[in-house]
Amino acid sequence: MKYNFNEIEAKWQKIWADRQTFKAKNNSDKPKYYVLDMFPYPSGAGLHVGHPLGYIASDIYARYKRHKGFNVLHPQGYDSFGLPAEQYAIQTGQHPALTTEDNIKTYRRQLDQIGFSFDWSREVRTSDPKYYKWTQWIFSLLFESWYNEDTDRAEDIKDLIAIFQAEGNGKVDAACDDDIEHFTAEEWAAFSSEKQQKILLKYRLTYLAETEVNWVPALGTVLANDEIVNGVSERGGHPVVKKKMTQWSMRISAYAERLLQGLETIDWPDPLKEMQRNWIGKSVGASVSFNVIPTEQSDEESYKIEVFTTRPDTIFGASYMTLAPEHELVEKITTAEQKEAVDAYVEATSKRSERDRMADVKTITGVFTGAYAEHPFTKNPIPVWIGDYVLAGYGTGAVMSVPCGDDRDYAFAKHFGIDIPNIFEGVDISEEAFADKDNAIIANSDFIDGMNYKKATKRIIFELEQMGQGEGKTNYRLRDAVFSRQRYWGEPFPVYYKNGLPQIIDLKYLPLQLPEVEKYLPTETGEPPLGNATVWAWDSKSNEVVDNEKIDNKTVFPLELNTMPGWAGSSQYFNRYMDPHNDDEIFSKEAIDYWEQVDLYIGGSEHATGHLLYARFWQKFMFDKGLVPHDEFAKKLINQGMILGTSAFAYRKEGENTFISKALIENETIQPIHADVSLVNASDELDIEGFKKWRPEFAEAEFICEADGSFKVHREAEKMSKSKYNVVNPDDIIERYGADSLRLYEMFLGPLEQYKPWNTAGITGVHSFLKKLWKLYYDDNGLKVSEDEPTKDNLKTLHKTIKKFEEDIDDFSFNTSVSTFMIAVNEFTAQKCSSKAILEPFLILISPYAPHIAEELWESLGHSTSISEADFPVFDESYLVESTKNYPISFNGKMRFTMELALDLSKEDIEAAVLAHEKTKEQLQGREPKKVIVVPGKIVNIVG
RNA sequence: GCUCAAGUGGCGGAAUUGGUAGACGCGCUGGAUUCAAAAUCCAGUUUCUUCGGAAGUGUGGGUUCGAUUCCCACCUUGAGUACCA
Repeated sequence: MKYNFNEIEAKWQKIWADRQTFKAKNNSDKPKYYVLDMFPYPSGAGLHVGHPLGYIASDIYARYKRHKGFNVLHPQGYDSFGLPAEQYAIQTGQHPALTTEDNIKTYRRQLDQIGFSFDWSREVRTSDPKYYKWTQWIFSLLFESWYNEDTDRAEDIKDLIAIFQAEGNGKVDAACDDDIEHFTAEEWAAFSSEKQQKILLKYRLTYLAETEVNWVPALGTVLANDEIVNGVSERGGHPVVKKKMTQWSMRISAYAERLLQGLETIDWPDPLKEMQRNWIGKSVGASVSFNVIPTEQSDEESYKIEVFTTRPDTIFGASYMTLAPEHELVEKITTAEQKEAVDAYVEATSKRSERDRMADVKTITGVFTGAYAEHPFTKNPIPVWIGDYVLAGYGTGAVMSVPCGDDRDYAFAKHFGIDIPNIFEGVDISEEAFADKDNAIIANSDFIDGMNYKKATKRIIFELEQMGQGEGKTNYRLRDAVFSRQRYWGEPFPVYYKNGLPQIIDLKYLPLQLPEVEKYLPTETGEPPLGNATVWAWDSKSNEVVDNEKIDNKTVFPLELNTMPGWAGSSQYFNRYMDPHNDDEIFSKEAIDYWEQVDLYIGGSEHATGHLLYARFWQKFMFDKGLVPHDEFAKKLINQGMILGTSAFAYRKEGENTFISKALIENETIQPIHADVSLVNASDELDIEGFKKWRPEFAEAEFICEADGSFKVHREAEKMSKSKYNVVNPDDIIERYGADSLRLYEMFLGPLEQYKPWNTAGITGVHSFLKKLWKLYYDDNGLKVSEDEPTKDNLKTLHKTIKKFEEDIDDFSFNTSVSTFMIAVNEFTAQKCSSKAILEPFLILISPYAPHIAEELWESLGHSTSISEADFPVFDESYLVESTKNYPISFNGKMRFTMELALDLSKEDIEAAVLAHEKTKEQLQGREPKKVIVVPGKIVNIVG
C-alpha cells in the first residue's frame, strides 16, 4: 500500500470536524493549558506559506500537551475589522461585511487543510455584533472609571463623585488631565450638571479631549503613534500631519509604571520586553521651577518656567534655558526687541512637518527671547532661548540647558556662543560635553562639590524641596492612546451627545450596531463616514437607534460618528474565547476562573508596542475591576520569525528594453525588475518565454544570455508580498506534498524565532521522511507491523527519541525535533524494526507534527479512538545507560558522561574511565576529580 | 547616534553548566535498479595534504589541560528607536 497523503489528510480532517475531536470543555479533572495564536486579519489575498508558521508551532505544542494529559484550549478567530475591507468598499461599493465574509471563507478553507487542532466552536470575529457588544461594554466600563494613585488601581467613578461631594478634590491623587482646578465640596455642589460632567471627563480612564493628533489626509483618519513609521503611515506610506481634533483617548499613561513592573513577571522574549520598556520610557529625575526675571512686558505678572531634568546634579552648570517653540510662555516673556525674531522662528518651525524636523536633526536652530530666568541657587540671571530641539510633547516642553553635560546643549551653546561652564572635576570639555554620569565628580557647584551623581542628585532635590522650587519626579514617554478613528469599518462607540457632552448607552441596550451608509468616505463637511448614515440618532426614552430627522436634543440625540481603532477588538479576545457564546456576561466567572490566562501565546514581534501593550493595559484594568484573576493575560510569549520570500530580479539595461543575464553585467547601468518566482528554476534560470507572456511590456524585450543559452536572475530575500511576485501559496505545496510535509518543513526550516527565506526545494527531504515512515508500517503486502518482542537496539532508539523530543519541545526547538524523527526512522529501517511495541508509541511522538499520517497508521494498528487521546510514552532511562550500570559511576556525580555518549561507550571505555578516575583520585589524595571526560575509543581528559 | 540580536561547509542549519565541530536535510559526485526517465536504494561530500597528518566556527587578543561556547577590542549584517532633557 502506498502513502496516499491527499486521501488520508482529507479523511482525517473530516473526521476531526465531524467528531469535534478538539472541542475543549470548561471543566475537567485534567490540568488546563491555554495555547493561543494571534488571530489573523482575513485579507483578500489569502494565506501564503509564511502565515501558518506560528500556527503550526502552537498546534504542535497544543497536541503535545494533550498527549501529556492536559485539557487544552486552542481557539482561533478573526480580527475582522480593518482598513483594507473599507478601502475596497470605497472603491467598489461592496459592503465590508460581505468582503470580510468571503475572505474568512478562504482563510478557513486554507487553515483547515493544514490540519490544525483548533476548537472552532469557540470562533470569534471582532466585527460580529455579538462580539463587539463586549468591546463596547469594556469601553463603557473604562468611561465609568478613574485611576486612584493612592490605591494604585482603577476605581468606580461613583466613588470619585462621593469624594467630591464630601470634601472636594483637594486630597484626590488621580491620574487625570493636568489642567484641573481645585474645588471644595460646596463648590462642587454648586456647579451645574454640565460643569460637573466636564470635570469628571478629565478623570475618566477614557475621555474626550482636544488633542494634537496624527492626521493622515490621504486616509481621512488619525493614527496612533505606533501606526506611524518614519513619519508616514504604516499602511500605505501616506504623509502624516499634526492637527488638533476632539478625540476619545485611553488613559494608558495611568498604567505606565504597572506596565513596566509587570514585564518582570512574565516570560516574554527579552527584545520584546526591551521594546516595551523603551516605549514606556521611564526617566527618573526632578522637576525644577525657575523664576522669570520680570521685564517691562511682563512686570504685572510673575512667570515660572517648569523644567524636567534627569541630571539635577548638574544644575550649577546651567548657563541658559530652552523652551519649545510651542511653549505657552514664549509669547508672554519675549521682549520687544526680540519679538520679531521670535515670531518668525515660531512661524517657521510650525510650518515644518514632523517628518522634516526628524530628518533634519543636525541643523541647530534657535532664537533668544530676550528674557532671563533666575538660577534657584546662585540667583544669577540666565538667558531664556527657544529651540526646536526641545519637544513640546515631552516633560514640560522646557529644559535647563547644561552644555558641559549634554551633547545637544553643548552643540547649541557652541553654535550661539553661549557660556559653557565646566562643573566636572578633571574633565576636559573644550571639544565635547561630558555626559557620562556614572564617572562624574561635581566641581564648581557650591555645596555639592566633590559629590558623585547619586549623592549630588539627592542633595539638590532635598534643597529644592526645602525652597519650594522643585521636587523629585518621574517622567514617562508613554502617551495616552488616541482611540477615535474616522472610519466606517470599526466598532461604533456606545455614546450619544447631549448638549455636546458624551453619554454612555447602558449595557442592556448593547450592541449598538453599525448603521448602513451609502458611501464609505468621509462626508462633504469632513465628518467621519458614519456622518453619511441617515438612521443614526439615539432615542433616550425608548433606548433605540432612530432616524436622524427625529433629533430634538431633548429625548433624541446624535450618536458618536467615530469608530474604535483596530486594537480595541484584539485587546479582549483572548478572554472571550473562554466563554464565547455568553450573551449575558463577557465571560462567566467559572470560565475565567478555570482558564485563568493564556499559558502560551505565539505571534509576531511587530505587535510589541501596539496590540501587546494595549492588551496588557486592558487586562490590568479588568483585573482592577475584579473581572479577571491575573493582571497579565499571557504567561509566556514566543515571537515567531517571518518567512521571507526569495524574490527574483531580472536586470534590465537602463532606458532600454534589453535584459542582461546576471553574470554578464560589467559596468552597464541596470535596473532590477521583479520576475515572478514561478518563472525561475532552482538554478536561478529564467523561463524567458514565460516571462515575455507574463508581462505584455516585456513581450518584445531582448535577452542577452550566457554562453549556454541560459538567462540568470539575481535572488534576494524580501518580505513575501504580491507586489514582489515572490508569494508561495500553501495550497500548491499541500497538493503536491501534503499538509504533513508542509507542517514538518516549516518547522524544519530553522529556529522558530528566526527570520528565514522560503525555499521550496528542501521540502523533498521531509516528504521522503514521511514516505519512509509509512514504509515502516506498510509494504506491498499490506500492514507489516508484528507482535515481535522489540530488540535492545529498537528500545534504545525509541527511548533516545523520546528523551530528545521532550528536551527539544520544552525549549521550543521544533526544528531539531524533526531531525530527531528522521534519525529514528533511519535507525528503525536499518534495524528492520516491525515490533508493534516500538512502532505504536513512536506514532504518538510523531503525531503533533504530522497528525494525519499518525492518525491513519494509528487506526491501522487497530485503534478506534483518535491518537490525540493517547498518552505520551513513558521514557525509561535504563535502555540508554545500561552499559554503565555495573560500574561505580553516577551520572550527576563527579564523573560525567553525557547521555548520548553513554550509548556508544564500549565496556573497555568504561573500564578505562573508571581506572583513570581512581588513579586521579589517588593522585589528588582522596579528593574527587572534577570531571572525567570519556568519548568512544579514548579518555579525553581528567580534570583534577 | 543609542539599544538589542546574530556571524559555523556550496545552502538551511546542529552542537552552551567549556569536552569527538559540521548532527539532520538540501545540493553535488559516484554506483545499483531501468530500454529510458521519474521514484527508490547504497557510498562519498569543511579545506589543504607528500595520505603520516595539518588547519578550521567574522577579525585580533586573553582566560583554560581544553573555547563555536567565557572575557576584551574591532569588523559585518539584521531589528528596534531616534533631538525623551
